[in-house]
Amino acid sequence: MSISSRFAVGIHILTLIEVNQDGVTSSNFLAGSVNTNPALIRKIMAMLKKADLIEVTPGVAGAKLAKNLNEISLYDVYRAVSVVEENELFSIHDNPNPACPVGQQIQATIEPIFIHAQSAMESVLKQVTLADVVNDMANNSST
Amino acid sequence: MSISSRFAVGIHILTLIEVNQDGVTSSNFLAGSVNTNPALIRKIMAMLKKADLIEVTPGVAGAKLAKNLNEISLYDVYRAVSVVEENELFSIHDNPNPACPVGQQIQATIEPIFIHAQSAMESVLKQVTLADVVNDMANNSST
DNA sequence: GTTACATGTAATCATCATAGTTACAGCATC
DNA sequence: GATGCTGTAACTATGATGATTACATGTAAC
Repeated sequence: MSISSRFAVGIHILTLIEVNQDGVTSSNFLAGSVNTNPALIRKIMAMLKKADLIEVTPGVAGAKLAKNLNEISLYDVYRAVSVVEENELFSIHDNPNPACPVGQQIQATIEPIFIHAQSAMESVLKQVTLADVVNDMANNSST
Repeated sequence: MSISSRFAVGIHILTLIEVNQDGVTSSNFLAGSVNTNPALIRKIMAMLKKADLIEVTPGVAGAKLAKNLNEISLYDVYRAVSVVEENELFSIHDNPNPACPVGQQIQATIEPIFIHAQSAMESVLKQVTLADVVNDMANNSST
């Protein structure tokens, strides 16, 4: 199992819109950098738009960020592209046997632990903004 | 996306083996509590056995824990049933365009962040043992 | 040793998410 | 109106999951 690359592609898209501020960031251009299909890019951009992370106008080439770089966390992107639903990173088997003490209790016992683990992961994503990503990228390329 | 319920079922199996110490915990019995197929249970048990978490003998009904309850963390179970591979909770798109500065740097920039987030989640699992789960369960059922 | 029953495992199947792709309607700009 | 972009629907291939059947192998009781 792996969390969909939509998330990574979403970050890629937003980062490129920022870096390419002086140019026109069309879905075609983005597809060239991500190395995939423009239609797939537009699908993900639709999600980013719905989450108010970017601004796009039908018929008009190019996308712009809807917020400042440091106001967009990776968690925002993660939520926007809905790679993982709330409290559902881990799945628990349905209908355990209620006649068994373990079967009866297992869901209620495990769920809070799973939610705790998921939250810990998401906290890290909340602490990183696109500004950090762009900075890291600049540092890496300068070395 | 969701992490396979194999993980939750694995915890269920181990917990029931403990709680049912006085009885015989066969794959048939487990299947009844989990509410699924004995063959599926045996597949997961094979993984738990391979990870040295349980002891089972071919032809002999019943499984026993191979370690003490407090020596088995949920992370051990998680690893045993291989629901998520090391450093691969998040997937990153392949072959971004190296001619694009963002395409060239995106993987190296994002990967450490993803690994960090995954580690945070796994740390929580490392901190919880089956002893905790059994205790929680006892507390819940007493209230 | 044969019967009964358990584990181990291969093979098959339905279902679902992902990623890729084509096609086309709707809209803006020239 | 011609061009080119966005927005989507539709379809496909692929792979993981969970369920299930079937059977080989092994143990123990009789």
